[in-house]
Amino acid sequence: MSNTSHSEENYLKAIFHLGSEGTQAVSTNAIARNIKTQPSSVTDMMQRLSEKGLVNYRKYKGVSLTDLGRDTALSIIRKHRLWEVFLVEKLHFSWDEVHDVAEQLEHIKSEKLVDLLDEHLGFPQYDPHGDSIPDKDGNYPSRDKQLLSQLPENAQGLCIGVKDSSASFLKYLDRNKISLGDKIKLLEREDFDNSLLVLVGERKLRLSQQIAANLYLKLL
Amino acid sequence: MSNTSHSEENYLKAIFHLGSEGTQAVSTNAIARNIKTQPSSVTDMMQRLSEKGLVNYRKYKGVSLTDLGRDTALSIIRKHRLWEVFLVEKLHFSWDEVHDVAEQLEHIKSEKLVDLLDEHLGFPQYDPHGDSIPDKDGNYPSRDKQLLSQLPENAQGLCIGVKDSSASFLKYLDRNKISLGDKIKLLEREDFDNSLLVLVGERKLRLSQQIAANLYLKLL
DNA sequence: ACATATTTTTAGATTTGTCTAAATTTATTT
DNA sequence: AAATAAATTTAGACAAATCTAAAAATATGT
Repeated sequence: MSNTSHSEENYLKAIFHLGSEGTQAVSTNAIARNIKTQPSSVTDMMQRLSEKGLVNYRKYKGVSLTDLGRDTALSIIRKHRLWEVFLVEKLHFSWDEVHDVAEQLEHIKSEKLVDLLDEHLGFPQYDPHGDSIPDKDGNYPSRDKQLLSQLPENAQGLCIGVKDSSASFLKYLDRNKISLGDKIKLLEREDFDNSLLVLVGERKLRLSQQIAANLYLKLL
Repeated sequence: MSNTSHSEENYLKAIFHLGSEGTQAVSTNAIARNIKTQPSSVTDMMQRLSEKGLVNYRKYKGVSLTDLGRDTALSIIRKHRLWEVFLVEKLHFSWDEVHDVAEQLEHIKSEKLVDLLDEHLGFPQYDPHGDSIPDKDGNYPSRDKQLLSQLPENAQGLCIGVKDSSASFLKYLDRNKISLGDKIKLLEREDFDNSLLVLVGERKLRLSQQIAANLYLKLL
């Protein structure tokens, strides 16, 4: 197990993220867009990953992960998210700075390292963006969460995650003092632009549709 | 700065280690032996590193590091040793297990990561094998140390480092309960095989020449 | 100092991962 | 259902990093 290259692992991760919505096969172009490469490179790689038994690939029909491919992808994601926790909790990175470094750290190969890191961090369940962390066996809790943009008026919940974890979005949240764990109540929706008037803790704020479509809440 | 590949960094590190004795140029074969590759691969790489201004290379005459190459090598070594401290102090790896993982971690590129890690660890001066850790600017303390094998009879010192940090040697030391910080006194040298009778703390032990030639002491 | 041995370099091939441009397949439109 | 558009694959090239085998340069021994 686990003689996958840096590059192969990135493809597996992309397929996992793109495919986790439906059980549909993932298209070549979607992968190319996701990892910023050319479609022809994706085709090449899919043929190699198929040889290795990591994906199911049918020409022109897209790919899906095999069980082995899924396990491999989950182990990369586990590592990525554990490192993110480490960077924030132990080294005091801010949540918008961790992604690029974690992208490198996730490829370090040492089972012992990952398991001891997990223990060192107290077996965290969620990373700094609210995404759940798979355990050694690839199991991870799925919470029921809803996008703020999809809530009915007067509903309220706790902010438990972000959909977009780009630095620019996270910095916006910092500037507006919105953090994981905050209580958010939807006061009213503006029909014209779908912007929302919300209560974050005690503060009234107006949030655009784009912002609201990237905040996950757990309903109260 | 610092668009060096994983592989280039390994060559720079090897040249640094091989060259730090004298100021002599390092031979192609020595590098090949050190990083377990073919001499022809070394030649190729030397030409590439020379292009990049990282080494001074003259055909058939060996190589030495330029200032830039030296800085780069020192930054890799700094990272390697800081990660080793992290693995031992925070994750409780034993000192014979850290090398392979640190070989991977040393290539992670993030200045912020290294500096925060350094701070998190309390700006350690030495790694778990007693080697000194360069600071941000590449400065590192050089202590005067001597190999146990070179001591005169009845001299004593504190064990402050190992020359060979292979797992097999370190495990031998563990089995014989010899650790950094122990006080060691040389009682007598056996002429026939150069083995030594020593006092480690309160315990009398006989050590072979090979062992004694890999233990560094600070004289008392 | 000449012959031999050793070291180093060159030449040519291979693998991985990428690209561009052209060809092919699938999807969409009218 | 034919024509057009979009997506996908193939073909061929390239760079990095490695290898083997042969050639060239340097070192060594008597």
